[in-house]
Amino acid sequence: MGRSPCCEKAHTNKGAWTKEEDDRLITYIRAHGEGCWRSLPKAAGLLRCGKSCRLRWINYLRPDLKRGNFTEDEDELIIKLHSLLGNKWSLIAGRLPGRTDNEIKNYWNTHIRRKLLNRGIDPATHRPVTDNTNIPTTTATTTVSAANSSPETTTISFSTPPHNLIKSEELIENDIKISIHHNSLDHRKIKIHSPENQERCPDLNLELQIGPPLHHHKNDSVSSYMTGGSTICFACSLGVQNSKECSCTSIGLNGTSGNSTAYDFLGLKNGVLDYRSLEMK
DNA sequence: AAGCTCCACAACCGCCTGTAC
DNA sequence: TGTACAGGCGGTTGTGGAGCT
Repeated sequence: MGRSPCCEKAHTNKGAWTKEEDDRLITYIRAHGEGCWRSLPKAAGLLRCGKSCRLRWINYLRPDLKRGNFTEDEDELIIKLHSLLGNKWSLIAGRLPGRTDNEIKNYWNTHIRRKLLNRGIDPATHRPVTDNTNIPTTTATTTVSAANSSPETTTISFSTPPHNLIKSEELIENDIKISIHHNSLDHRKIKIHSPENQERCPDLNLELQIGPPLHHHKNDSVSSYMTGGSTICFACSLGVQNSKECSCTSIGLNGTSGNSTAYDFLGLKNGVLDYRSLEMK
């Protein structure tokens, strides 16, 4: 189809912004607010592309931006979010007030990648660089109700080759279908479907990469799934129930446990991943 | 001091999506 | 229903500064 350029490139400045351009942009947005970036440059007296103005404002001039170095907590949060979301920088930025997607993306590429490599962790997969066998690939597709924040459609997949599939179970309760496919003791796939929710929020389907933590504490209950009053801890979801990692018995119906902090930054402690808050910016 | 390399980050580019008409 | 446009996103590039030889 082809698209017309967003502006007359021949008559626009490129490259670094000058102080005067910054001042003009700030003054205009303070007076008129954000929006209509295409017409903004002309109205503000700037020889810039509208997209360039938007980026300059969002990434550098916005008053609520937190300048300065990333803290250690922010580092760890970015790593955890990236392990879940991948290169969804805007979503990651949504969880870090005052930080922009561009800033986090740059920081990831320049600092955190190296940091993870130094730890022996592949920044792309969040798994040990040297150990690429015997670790189940974990993917999760989760749809969460926008009405009450309860997980009504959740798919957690711990993948193995299809030929290893040896057993399947299916439970239907209150129109919620729960499919459990056992590949082996170490691999299982759990699907929780809710047709009602599919209709309500068909677009809330984020493909997430959830990797098992390298070191989980004894009482960590990551992603406890409410299935008719019972919960499945992260260890059990990996097929290592009855192990010392299992926390099923130590958590209550609300998925809480005495020392359950892993993944709490996403609300996963309660088995609820609130994507609405991830989307908010 | 000059030249070179590496690094950090701002900015750009192309593509995708949502929406108005 | 198709088209054009605006906004947004992620990947990539350009550039200035720091460090090293």
